Amino acid sequence: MAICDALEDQNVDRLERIMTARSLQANEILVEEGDPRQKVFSLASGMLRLYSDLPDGRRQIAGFLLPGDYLGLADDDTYSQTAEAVIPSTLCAFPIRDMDALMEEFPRLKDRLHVMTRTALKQARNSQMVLGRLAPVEKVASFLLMLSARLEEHGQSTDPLPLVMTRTDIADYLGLTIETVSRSFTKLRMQGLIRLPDSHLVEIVNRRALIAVAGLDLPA
Amino acid sequence: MAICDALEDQNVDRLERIMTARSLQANEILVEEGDPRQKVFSLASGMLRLYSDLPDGRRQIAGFLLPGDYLGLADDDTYSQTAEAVIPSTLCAFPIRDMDALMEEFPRLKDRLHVMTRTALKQARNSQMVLGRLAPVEKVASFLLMLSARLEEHGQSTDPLPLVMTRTDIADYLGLTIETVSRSFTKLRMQGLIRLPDSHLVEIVNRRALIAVAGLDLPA
DNA sequence: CGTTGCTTTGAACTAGCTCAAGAATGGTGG
DNA sequence: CCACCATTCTTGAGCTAGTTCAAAGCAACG
Repeated sequence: MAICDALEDQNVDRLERIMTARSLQANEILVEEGDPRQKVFSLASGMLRLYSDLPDGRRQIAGFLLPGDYLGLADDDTYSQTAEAVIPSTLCAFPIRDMDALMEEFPRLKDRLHVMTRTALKQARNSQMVLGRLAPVEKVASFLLMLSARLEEHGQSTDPLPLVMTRTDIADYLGLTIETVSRSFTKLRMQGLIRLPDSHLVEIVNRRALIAVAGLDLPA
Repeated sequence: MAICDALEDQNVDRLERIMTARSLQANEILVEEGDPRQKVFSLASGMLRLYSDLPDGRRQIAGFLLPGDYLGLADDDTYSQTAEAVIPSTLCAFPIRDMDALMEEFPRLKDRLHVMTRTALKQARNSQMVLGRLAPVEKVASFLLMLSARLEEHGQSTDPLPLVMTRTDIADYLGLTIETVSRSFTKLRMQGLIRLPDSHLVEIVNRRALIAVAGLDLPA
């Protein structure tokens, strides 16, 4: 539990005491953009998509939350995006009142939060480059590398890379249509850079070449 | 001076004592992506562009810094983007060693920094939506509204909106080519939403319609 | 089995890009 | 002060990559 690192052992239970559990089915909405922010969440298992909608239905996914990630830390009075479960998920919920109090008491906890906000900012900046300047195949390649790197960080299996989200999610994350995403996968497969045992499992055959296609992004 | 708000009057001079001035010509580079982070900067006057390059020369501008904005706050050991002057600019530079020490001493200063990081994150998230899902005219419309809103916040003139950056900058910010940016301006002008006394001055004639074109973005 | 939902593939279209040429602006030096 | 050059911006014409529209696989589920 990432933020617990900042608390002495005897104080971890302080967190646990104010915490409540929550579980979500696939595609169940946790919070909606504009809802009053009353809780901060930590994802225990599963995956969440974070997105905004335009009035006409266009959708932009800002990112995917993996176990250990937090939600609602950088918002003010209302949530700035909608959070929805990609697959069945479980979370811990902390009332912000108690959370704020705890942060006043333990400055290191606040520091930890700041670090997480900075990480989110770095990811968003990288995403700006991907969305603004990469071609579709490059976007998909960099998406696969990014996901693989993040899953690894979070200690999850990664050899056959599990793509739990749908093509629509990937498209809405990369600013493409599902057809273009699908065709990009096919291109990468044809070039022998990846294999697709099934549409939700990716084997990275030639990582070096995949990095080259992605046009040099963070995942070292 | 935004961050000074967090310091008692008698301590502001502590900041001033560790601060050094710096001035830049147009297009002069302040720091480059990957440089060791030794200083934090505050823009006093002018404008900076913050960007990353791809090996093949493609460029993505993450944002523009206005007077009062800070640079290098959210980075770790190295700067994560290149910062370059759009027009002649002046800055205050604070060595991070001293800055860190000051932050330990004045927690409110740290809070203030966290708020600024969160603001940057919100802007980046909005930018993701713009880059990923808006059509060119929508992008340009939302850019004009965003700039107008920010200049107003910073107390700068905004009636004839000064576009000090080049079309290339706008293109690299919005993920377009300069030609498409130019054509989008022309479209907005033809529809009577804006006037262009000259290419670096925009008069917003019909703000309501411009907001509608932008497809509902933050600028209320 | 027959739905239903997701993915892939095909074919046609079109929005935005590339390439190319003018127009406008600003700075420089004669 | 004006002519000249360099740079930026605009406009045009054609092309191409990615979208749209449509249909066919495929898998899971009842």
